[in-house]
Amino acid sequence: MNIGTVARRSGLPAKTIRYYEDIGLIPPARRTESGYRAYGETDVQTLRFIQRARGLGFSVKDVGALLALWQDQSRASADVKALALAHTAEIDRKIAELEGMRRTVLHLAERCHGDDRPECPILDDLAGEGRA
Amino acid sequence: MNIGTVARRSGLPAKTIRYYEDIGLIPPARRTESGYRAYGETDVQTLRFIQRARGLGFSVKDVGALLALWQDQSRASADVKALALAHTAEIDRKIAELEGMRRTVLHLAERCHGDDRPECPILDDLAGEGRA
DNA sequence: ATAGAGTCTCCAGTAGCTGGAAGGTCAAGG
DNA sequence: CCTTGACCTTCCAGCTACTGGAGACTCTAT
Repeated sequence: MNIGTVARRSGLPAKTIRYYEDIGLIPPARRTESGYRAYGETDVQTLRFIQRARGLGFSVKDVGALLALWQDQSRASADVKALALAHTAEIDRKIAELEGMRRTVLHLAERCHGDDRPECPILDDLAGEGRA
Repeated sequence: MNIGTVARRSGLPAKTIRYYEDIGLIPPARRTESGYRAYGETDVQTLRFIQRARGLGFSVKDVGALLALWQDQSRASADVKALALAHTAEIDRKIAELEGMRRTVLHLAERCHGDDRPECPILDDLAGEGRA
């Protein structure tokens, strides 16, 4: 299989697959005589795994760890679970941060007339007058 | 005022202030004879404005727009409000994305024993067996 | 033979900083 | 007067995770 086919079947752009090879997330692909990368079904599985893990927000580094665990028959599921829970903790942190921003921005926007006059509590608050 | 003082008073690292000058978010600072950047109270106000806007998640580009509006006495508050509302929409999108991830990862983690055995629904799902 | 699609490598750019090196400056203490 | 240490300067590199494009080659079909 050429990279384009694998790309379609894994849901990852060909560019991204080359990039993952570059950074060592996946081993270098076998090559045809003319230099094209040649893939098999296993590679498609691996790339799908990566695609799903990335889709769940795991960092590329974490995906590397998950891949290693996946391919390690003697792994302890506790290690996988720990990674997953650490990830949800990180997600929670990000959500909380975004919700804080959302609350504030929305609150400011609600108090802004939004007409052609210059008065604007949003700018006033950013300028610090709101807490002066 | 030297950059360090302004940094302390604005809440932005000196490096970041230089960076903002570099990319044109703020105009180049006046210099002393020896080449040190020299700031006044107005600059502190501006940098605080930037710091707060960044803290609310506005992109540097948006902060540039907000700064321009802030300094434009003939602005229409509608323009500011539009920016703010577009930003909340973007925040909402991100929150929704993170919540989707969170749900899935947490669900997987809950079904994983997390002991020293290798069986792990997290990996199985990432491998696609969960939906085969 | 040739057109068009696919592939190759390499370089550069995105966002928003951050760290570090090599060197100049300034104020205080001895 | 000299030195020490904190501060400032520029420039270059690196971080995350790709993405776009140039220029050149290969493969397939007509």
